[in-house]
Amino acid sequence: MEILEGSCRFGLWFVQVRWSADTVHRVRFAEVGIPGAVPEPVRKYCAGLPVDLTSLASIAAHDDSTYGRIYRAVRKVPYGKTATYGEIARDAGTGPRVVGQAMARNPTPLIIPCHRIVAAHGIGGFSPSIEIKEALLAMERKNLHKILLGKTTN
DNA sequence: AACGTACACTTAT
DNA sequence: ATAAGTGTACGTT
Repeated sequence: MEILEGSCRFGLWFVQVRWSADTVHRVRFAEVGIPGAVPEPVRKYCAGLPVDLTSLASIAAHDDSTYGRIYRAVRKVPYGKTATYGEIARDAGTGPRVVGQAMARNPTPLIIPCHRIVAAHGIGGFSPSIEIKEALLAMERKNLHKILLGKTTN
């Protein structure tokens, strides 16, 4: 299967994506873009639409390694919600610090929504910049509110 | 193959 | 606020 690549914007950042068909191999936040398109759901998500990215597969979420289990647990956290490192650790049968390491090495952020994993008493980390995590969480939170308001006020 | 160190944490003082 | 506990991974012997 042919490997494709491209980028789109998320705020000040570019989101570079390498993928083939419906499997994403790499996602990274960068200060520069690369030519080419990104998968439709990623484009919409970055544009601020409340898109569920579980329709895309991540290359990293399939094997039955510790990281594989962690990544699958992380993918269960829905749009607009968060879980703690400890919760993910319990789900995956490992320890919280391992979850931190797995998040730091996550090859496909967004597809594996590591930004939704926060510390028990704080936001936790994010590379290359914590601002991205804050922005992603703020965006999802805002969209959830919109959806809820739409349901209850009309 | 063992060892030391580093962690995007957590829980108990 | 601080320290002790924690599980895993990774580089270096």
